[in-house]
Amino acid sequence: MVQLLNNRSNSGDRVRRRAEGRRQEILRAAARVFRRRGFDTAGMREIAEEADLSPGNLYHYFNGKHEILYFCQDRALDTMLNALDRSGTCAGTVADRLTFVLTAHVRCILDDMEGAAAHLAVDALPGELRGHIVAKRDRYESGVRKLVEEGGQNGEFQVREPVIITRAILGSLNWTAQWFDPEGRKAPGDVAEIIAAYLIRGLKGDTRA
Amino acid sequence: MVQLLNNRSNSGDRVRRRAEGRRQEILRAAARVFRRRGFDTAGMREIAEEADLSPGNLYHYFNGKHEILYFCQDRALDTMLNALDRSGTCAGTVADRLTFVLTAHVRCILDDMEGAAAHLAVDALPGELRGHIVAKRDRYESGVRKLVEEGGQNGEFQVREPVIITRAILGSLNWTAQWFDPEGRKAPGDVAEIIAAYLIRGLKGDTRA
DNA sequence: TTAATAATTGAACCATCGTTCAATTCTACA
DNA sequence: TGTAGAATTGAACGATGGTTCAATTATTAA
Repeated sequence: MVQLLNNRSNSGDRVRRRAEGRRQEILRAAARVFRRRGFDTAGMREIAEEADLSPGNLYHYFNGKHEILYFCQDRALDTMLNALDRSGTCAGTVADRLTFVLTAHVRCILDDMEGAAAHLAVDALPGELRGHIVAKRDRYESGVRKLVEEGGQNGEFQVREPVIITRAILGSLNWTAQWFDPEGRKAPGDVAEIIAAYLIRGLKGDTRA
Repeated sequence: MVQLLNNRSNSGDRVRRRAEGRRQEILRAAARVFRRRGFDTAGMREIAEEADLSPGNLYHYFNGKHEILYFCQDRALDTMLNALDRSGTCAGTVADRLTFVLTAHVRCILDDMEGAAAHLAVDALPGELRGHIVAKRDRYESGVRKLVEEGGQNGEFQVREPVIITRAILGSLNWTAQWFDPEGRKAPGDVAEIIAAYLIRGLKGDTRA
């Protein structure tokens, strides 16, 4: 009896893992479509087709299109917040740590396998879902800004408007989704390094002045 | 008779000027709605309401939503190309000229009265309309890149990847539409100056290296 | 093997949106 | 003043897209 219950619990776990796997598949398919089309013109039928399901099946796993977007952005932000956290354990200068964060940001956005959606506007999300994403995004932005300010405090950077400069930096990174060509000559990692190096040089200032 | 014909010609001019004025009103209203909502979720009813017209009336002046977007972007790009052209007559360094162009770019995007739409993707435009806008956008981007390269050639800048760096710059500028708060403490001109200065510092490099 | 439940399908439903249209009003001209 | 044509209205139309649903299939457990 106990064994049977244990067996049921084990198969329950397997069923749950299969359902969770299906959710992740749908999220990856959705992120690819969101990146290709933008949220507003990405359709549920196209997402379903991309995930090899029927449109109605999406609603077995999610409460609707907004929730799919929510989880896509949540996942992308987790990836970025993770990189931000790991930068704290990096040896090296603040510039090194910021490089780590900025390159991870670009990789996340341009990732063809995962097809991040973090660069998409949160306006499309309703009420409470939006609140969660905005809070996470603000934590990430705040973390990046703190690195910028920390560099200012230890003399590596000269920045008088960290809020605006941090947004200028993030804007540059996010806009890569608009122009990056997966078939192009540069890999995402290369683009990430080039842009990060340039953006950080702008923080270091012109020592000749 | 000749006088009557002349009078008719004069009133014909007035009628045409009034029609053209109406078109400009509609374009400004549309640009505000496009900026607020994005092209895809901006509706013709909302544009009509913003312009104090009925929805059907829009079609008296334009062939459809796509054409309205086309003219909005065309106008914004004309403003930016104009700034680029005028920068050629500027006295001063390449950095001065680039500052002029970048600040004009940001002002254009954040302009509350004109509500530019140049940062919007061109994907929404069909065939030939898109071709025209892409060509103009490419001319503008090419012009900005030539300034970046010119600074590299005369020693003001150190840039090894001008294509990517130019896109990083334009991305930073375009993204300001996402976060700029018209009710905020900074005016568009201030934001433009701060961001342009930072982006150009990144071009100048780290002379300590 | 059977029954219960989950997963899946794909068409239908309803709301929305771009666009058209018949009717009305306005303007310009004779 | 009357007429022709432009401008305008706002509802209707057809297409689209998010979502629901009845029916079917698959899976799991007894």
